[in-house]
Amino acid sequence: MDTPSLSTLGQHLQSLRKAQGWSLSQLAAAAGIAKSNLSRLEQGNGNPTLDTIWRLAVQLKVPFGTLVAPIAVPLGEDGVEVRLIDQGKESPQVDAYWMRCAPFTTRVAEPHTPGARGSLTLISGHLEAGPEGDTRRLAAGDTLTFAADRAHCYRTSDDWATLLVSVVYHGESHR
Amino acid sequence: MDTPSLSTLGQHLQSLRKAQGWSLSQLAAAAGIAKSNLSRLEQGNGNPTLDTIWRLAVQLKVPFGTLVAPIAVPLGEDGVEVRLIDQGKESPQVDAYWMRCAPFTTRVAEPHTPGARGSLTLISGHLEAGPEGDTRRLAAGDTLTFAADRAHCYRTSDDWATLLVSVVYHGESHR
DNA sequence: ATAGAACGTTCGTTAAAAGGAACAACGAGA
DNA sequence: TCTCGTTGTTCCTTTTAACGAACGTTCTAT
Repeated sequence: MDTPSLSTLGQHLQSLRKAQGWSLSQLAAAAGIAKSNLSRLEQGNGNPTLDTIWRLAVQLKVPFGTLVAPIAVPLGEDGVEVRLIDQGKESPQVDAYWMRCAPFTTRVAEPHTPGARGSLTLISGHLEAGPEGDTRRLAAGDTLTFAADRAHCYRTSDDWATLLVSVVYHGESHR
Repeated sequence: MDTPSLSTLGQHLQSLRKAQGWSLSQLAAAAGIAKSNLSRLEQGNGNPTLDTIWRLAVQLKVPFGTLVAPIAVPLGEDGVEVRLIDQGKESPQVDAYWMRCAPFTTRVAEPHTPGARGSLTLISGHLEAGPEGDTRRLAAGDTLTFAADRAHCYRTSDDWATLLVSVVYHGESHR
């Protein structure tokens, strides 16, 4: 496994810069780094320092993580990538996930503990989701709540899908 | 302006490592970096390379940005912290936010573009939220959808609140 | 045309990040 | 007690990222 696709960083860096109307020289000056440095980075060579990345992120006004790990992150084997965003500690417990599914993939999730409910918001793309046998087709912006204590699935057809999922575990303690 | 508090990175790095039961030597070996390197980083000195950060993030299983900008990020002046999780690029456009409010704070959000709708899931704590004059009290796990093209607010009383918010901009292009 | 200013690239030098070995400190077992 | 293994730190060395200047280009204005 290698670094987060150095070339990807370069491309992303460049597209962000151009999108904001900066020239390479300008951005380098504003960020306080040598333009030779920035040039090399955009070409996909090089392995920038935290300090360098940070300065660029500030000037480009991106949340930092966005700069280095563009949306196109490594997917899991099954074409689905899941990231835990946050976890509530109180009762009822709530887990929040960010999720991305490649086209033509199906992900079947095991039932959670009894009483658990899921809530889903589609950020982009199209998705068919819900308890098995009772799925719904969703478009960007749609939300869906469903019983998470039964097997449920996420299925894409010819489009990607990015979504937010939160699971609420009713009942005292489920772990 | 200086780098993202190198010392903060160090502390966070160390707490993450210990939380997962790694020893410094183990983690360094697993990540494929010299332990002298990791040691120096945890002490707050040094300015790690993207490659180094990446390898550590992978082993610690954190979304990378989390490593350098820890969860307990500085709250805004108003006691509210907001993080952009993701942005859809298609139509309708959808923005996804993670948000955390300190006790006894009120955040009033400007109306978004006409037709915009908001969707909210409370991850932990208690919160009163919604369009002004039509707010609802929410507990962990509750969800709420509301018209986002009117001024709306988020208010906590004696408890913290962590939530997921997504905004759907209906209409062709709103920017 | 022609001087000027900006663009982005390539080069050699320098500063510093990463590597590697030696180190003292601590705990577990024989 | 004494050894062995592991902890995390501190050196010194090697590698390399960042710098700064020079370069060829392109475009504009005189």
